[in-house]
Amino acid sequence: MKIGQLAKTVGIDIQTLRYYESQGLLNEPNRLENGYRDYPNESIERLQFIKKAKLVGFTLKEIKDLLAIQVTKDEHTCQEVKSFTQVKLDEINQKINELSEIKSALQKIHTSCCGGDETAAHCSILQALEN
Amino acid sequence: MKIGQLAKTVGIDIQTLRYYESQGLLNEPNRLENGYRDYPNESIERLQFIKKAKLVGFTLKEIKDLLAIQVTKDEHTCQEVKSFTQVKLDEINQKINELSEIKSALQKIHTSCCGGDETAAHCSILQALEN
DNA sequence: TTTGACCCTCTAGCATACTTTAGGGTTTAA
DNA sequence: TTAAACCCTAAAGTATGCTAGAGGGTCAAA
Repeated sequence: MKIGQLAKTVGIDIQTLRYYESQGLLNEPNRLENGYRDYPNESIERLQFIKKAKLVGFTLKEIKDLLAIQVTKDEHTCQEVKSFTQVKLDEINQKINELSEIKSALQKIHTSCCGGDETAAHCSILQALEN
Repeated sequence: MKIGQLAKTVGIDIQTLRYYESQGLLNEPNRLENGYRDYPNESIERLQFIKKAKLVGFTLKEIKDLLAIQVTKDEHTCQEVKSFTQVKLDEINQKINELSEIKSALQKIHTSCCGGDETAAHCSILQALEN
């Protein structure tokens, strides 16, 4: 299957497919006589794996590592796979915590301001930032 | 005050100060005869404002806009200032929600896996990504 | 006078995941 | 045959906030 067909099938841009190939997420496909890429059907599944992994927060680099495990499942353990999701969960939790802290600091100065029509000369938000 | 002194005082790298100047967050200071930057004391407060604003999640561009308001407080309203924090709060809440969704999807496939020593041939994490 | 600390500009690099642009060949249907 | 649709590579651009490097001038103390 040519790249345009694959792109349409999996809902990923042609450019992006070539980019994934350059990043090692997609094997280099065979070429037709005219030089066009000729993908096997397995590429569809591989790309669906990539899409799902992206949805749950993995980076392309991580997905590449996950794919390497996936194609040789038998030589890897559940433990190994599960450590990927553990690390990612930790990262996500940390980000959420950071954002929550920022949020409460911001919330605090936000609610302290009247938000009215008067000039900002004594605005408590600005004061909180100056202090 | 020369740039090194200012950098030490506010705890911001020299390079970063020059970068802030290039981005319009810091006015171009006067120069000494030898071409060195000569900062007024007000620069300290301005930089502290920038630091605080960064802490509550504003981008440099937003901080630049906030600073423009701050230096002409009298010509602006609390309403105007408060809309900045509102927009930012909305953004942060949205990010938190997105991360929470990712987290629960990931959590789900994470807990479904035994995480044991056996091969990943039937690993439910990989299956969830393949599906 | 020389050495180390300090200052300058300009340019490039980093990380991430693409997207765009330039320039050009191939295929297919009317 | 010609125009539209499709394919190719390579390089640069996007956003963000710095950070690093090259190459070179200035200042103060010993």
